[in-house]
Amino acid sequence: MVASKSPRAVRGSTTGRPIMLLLDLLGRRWTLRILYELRAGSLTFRALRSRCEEVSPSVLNARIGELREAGLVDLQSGEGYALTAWGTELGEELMALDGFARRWARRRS
Amino acid sequence: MVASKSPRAVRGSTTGRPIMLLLDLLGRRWTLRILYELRAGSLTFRALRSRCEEVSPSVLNARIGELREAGLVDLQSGEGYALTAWGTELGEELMALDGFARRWARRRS
DNA sequence: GAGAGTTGCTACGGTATCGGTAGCAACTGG
DNA sequence: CCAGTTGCTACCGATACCGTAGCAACTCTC
Repeated sequence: MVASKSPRAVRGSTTGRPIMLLLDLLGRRWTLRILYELRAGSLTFRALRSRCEEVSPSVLNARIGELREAGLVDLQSGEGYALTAWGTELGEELMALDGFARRWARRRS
Repeated sequence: MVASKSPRAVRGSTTGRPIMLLLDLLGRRWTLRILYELRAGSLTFRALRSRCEEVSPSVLNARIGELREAGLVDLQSGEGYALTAWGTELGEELMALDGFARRWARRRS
C-alpha cells in the first residue's frame, strides 16, 4: 500500500466543492512547504526532510501519502520524490505567492 | 491587545525568507479557508464561523489575530471582518487555485 | 429601562495532530 | 561482511485543535 490510510478523506469538505478539498489539503502543516521545496526538482525522502527543517518523518510521510494520493507528488525509484504534472501546475500557482510575499514582507515593518 | 500572543512569531522561519513566513501562516488550519470566505466581502465573526463549518471560536479568533497582525484582515466596526488591500491581493492569488482545483478534481476519479 | 437579540471573544476539558528520537528492512558498493 | 545509503514505522511527550458554554458590550423594541 502507498500509505493510503486516508486520515479523513478530506477534513471538513461537506460541500464537495473541489476548492474545499484543495484548501483542506494545503492547510495542513508542511504541505505547502513540501510542494514549494519540490518545485525545482526531485528530492529524496531525507533530503526533503532536511529542506523542511527536519520535520518528523512520520508527519512527512503522512503529508507525502496525502499528496501522492492526490496525484500531486510521485515517487520514482532512484530519483526520489517529485511533482507530477498536476503538482507542477499547482506549484506554479503557488510560485505566484512568492512575488506577493516579498512585496508584502516589505510593507509590514 | 489584538490577540497578539504571537504563538511563535513564525513557525520555523529560520531562513527569514518572506515566502516561508507566508507558507507558514497559510499552512495553519482554517487560514486559507478564512481568506477564501472573505473574498466576496466582509463577514461578522459568527458569519465567518458559520462559513467555516462552525470552527471553534477560539481557533477562529487565533487565526483572525494572526491575519490581522499580518495586515491581511481587518475589523471595521459595524461591518465585521474584511480583507485589507494586501489581503485582497493575496485572495486574488488564491482564487487562481479555484480554477486549478476544478480541473484537478475532474481527473482524480 | 427591562428584555431580547445581536456583536466579538474567552475558558475549559477532551481529543486529534504534531514533534523528536530511535530504529527497522531493503538496497548498494566495496 | 560491513558500512552507508534509501524509504519508512513505532513509540511517546508536547502542542494545536475541537466542542460547548458563557460573558461583556452594544443595539434594538417596547
